[in-house]
Amino acid sequence: MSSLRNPVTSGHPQARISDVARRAGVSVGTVSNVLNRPHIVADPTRQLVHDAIEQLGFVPNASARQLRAGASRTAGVLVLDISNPFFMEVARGIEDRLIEDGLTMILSSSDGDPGREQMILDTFAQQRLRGVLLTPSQRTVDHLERLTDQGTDVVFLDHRPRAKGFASVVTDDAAGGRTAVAHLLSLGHRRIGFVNGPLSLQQCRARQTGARRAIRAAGGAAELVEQQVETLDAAGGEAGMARLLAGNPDVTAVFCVNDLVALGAMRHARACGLALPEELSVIGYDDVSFAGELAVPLTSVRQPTYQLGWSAADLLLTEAAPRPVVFQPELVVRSSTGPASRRGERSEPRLSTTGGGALE
Amino acid sequence: MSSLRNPVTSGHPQARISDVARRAGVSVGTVSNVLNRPHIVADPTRQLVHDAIEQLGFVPNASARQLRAGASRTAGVLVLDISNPFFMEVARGIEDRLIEDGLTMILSSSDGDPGREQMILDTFAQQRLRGVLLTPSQRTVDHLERLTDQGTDVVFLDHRPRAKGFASVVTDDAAGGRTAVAHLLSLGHRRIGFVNGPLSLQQCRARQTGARRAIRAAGGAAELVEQQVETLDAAGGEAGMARLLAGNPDVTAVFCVNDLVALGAMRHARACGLALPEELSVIGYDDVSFAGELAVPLTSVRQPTYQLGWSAADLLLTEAAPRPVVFQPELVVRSSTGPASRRGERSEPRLSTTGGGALE
DNA sequence: CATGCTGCTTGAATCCGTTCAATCACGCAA
DNA sequence: TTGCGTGATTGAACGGATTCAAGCAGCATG
Repeated sequence: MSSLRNPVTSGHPQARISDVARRAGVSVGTVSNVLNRPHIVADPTRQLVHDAIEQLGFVPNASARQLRAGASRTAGVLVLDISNPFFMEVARGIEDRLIEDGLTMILSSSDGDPGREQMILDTFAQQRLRGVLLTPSQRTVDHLERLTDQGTDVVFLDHRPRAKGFASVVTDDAAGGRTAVAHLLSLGHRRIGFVNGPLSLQQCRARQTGARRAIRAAGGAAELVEQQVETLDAAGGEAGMARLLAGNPDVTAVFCVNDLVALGAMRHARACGLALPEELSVIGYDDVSFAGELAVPLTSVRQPTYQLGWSAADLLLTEAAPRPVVFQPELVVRSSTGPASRRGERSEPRLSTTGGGALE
Repeated sequence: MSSLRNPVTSGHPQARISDVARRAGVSVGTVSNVLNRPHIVADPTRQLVHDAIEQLGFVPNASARQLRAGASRTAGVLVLDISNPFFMEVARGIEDRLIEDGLTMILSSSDGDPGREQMILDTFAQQRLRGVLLTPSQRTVDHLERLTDQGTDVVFLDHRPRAKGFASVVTDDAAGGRTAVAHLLSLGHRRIGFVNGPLSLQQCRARQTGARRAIRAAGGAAELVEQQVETLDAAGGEAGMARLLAGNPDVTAVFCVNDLVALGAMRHARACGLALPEELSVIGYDDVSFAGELAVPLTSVRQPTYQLGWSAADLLLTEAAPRPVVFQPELVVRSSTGPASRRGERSEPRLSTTGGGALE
């Protein structure tokens, strides 16, 4: 509990609103009015107060203000993974919209851990925030009670809650999953791998639904080989791809639940000496900024990422009735996907440098 | 100023600490003690209070708490660019360390705009935060007065302030710049481009210093061609590279001030039909996660990113006396750099698809 | 039996703004 | 002259916790 002491400490303690009032020769009520409803204060008085504020270096205390006023000027944002460019682009959209209304953003990452999520939501609840935007790592909304109880508005990001009446902004992930797999089918692939994340995440579940639907639509000819991973990042993708190929050397294409996973999957494929897309096609999801610049430019399903965040914040700030907003995804074809090849006929997978159990 | 109304609103207004006290049959002081110094409360009493809290769904009001106690449980973080993976990795380190002590993080991005920076720091000041970690977009520390005045501790991220007595965590950028250019020199390059960012950013200035030092150490043989860009992202890198090559078709290697800029630079080089690294070597800085996975795996100067953030937060939480912490960068050689070639002899640059003025 | 000590609990004062009913000043109409 | 309306200003109550001097009970000691 020690404290750095910084050098720029000027002597005076810290002006309160009453100091300003005294200096300006007005009442505290008037100072408060200057701060919050300047239009009802007479011009000369307002000037007086501004001068006093300037001279004393007065900075209003947000806690005191909020305690009385009830309403906070910040919104909380809880994402699954702070180091996923997708979420940061969303966060950027949120912040830009919030700042238009002079709000600030508290950003935290649950890392997909429900315990950590709970803890973060608890501190959010204590802050009596203006609103909370979140991508939950669980399927229930029960643990949001604490928030809604005290009037904090909730907007779901990239998640459509089962319970009616919550605001949410999502991309149609089922459509996205369908599109991705349909693209692979159209290239002639028949045995298709799907490296998916935890099904407790709605995104994963919806993309799975879409993927299966596409397979079903193709009739009995096609097959989806699903492989679960724990973490939605490159390490997860690498491990998932290793397990998938180990058990199913004959898949000719792989749909990865997001681009980071696809990145890891491609890393593994390269380590195995597989040529992309000649021997193996890979498609990702999100179309993160660098997807087009990779060793093998990644085919992906684009979400309107920034727009997603911006709309979520806008929903929070301007809408009276909670409603769901749905965006449509868009296929972006690059070179990581190509026509199905004969590789499926080879007898066994080549040497894998990353062991199949290397999930970390 | 309307408000979403979420459905999960249970009737009761919102329990205060006095409600808990009444329910538990103790005084408010005791409830407060259970919350803040549980060890001084007798076991049975503590249990009583916990039960009451549970039954009433009591959530302490952070504003009221902070108003009286003075100390906040959050730290503010201000970075230059929220969508740069480098800063997000830093933020992850910060948050992990903060959460160990039960603090939360307010994260904002100045986008390198001093005006926006000022505004964000103002709201930070109003919150009476426990501490602020920031990468400033200006060189002065004057505008931090408001913060330090009210006892908010400041730690600089990736920036070593001129003023003595501030805590800071940096990588030795001069050494990094020197290393980068020395690497290019060792490969035989003599005319070396340097796509740098605004010199108001200390990182840019320090890397410049190091780069120049390396050139000077090489004697008169080598030359550094500097090109400034406004924004430290891929778009900036693309534009900067275009301008650099337009004016200096004979450079055989380019040092980019960070990896995003390098990404843009390589994009432009590819658009020009230049082969990397045969015709042009490119080296970046930061070694972001995907640097090794790019079309041409990027040689870069690695910073201990996560560690940088973690240490900064640790400094804030545990150190009494402000001090600077300096990490050493590390060269990571990949395939985007190679021996100098004869390309410099060609008469003029090839067609550029992105115009030289495409800075946006 | 008086005294001191320890450990626990109490309750009023306090933190710093916002809010709103009450007051005031002033000009105009009756 | 009185009365009224309007616009500006005042000041006290209030929000929900923390803090701390004071009180209290119980036990050990002299």
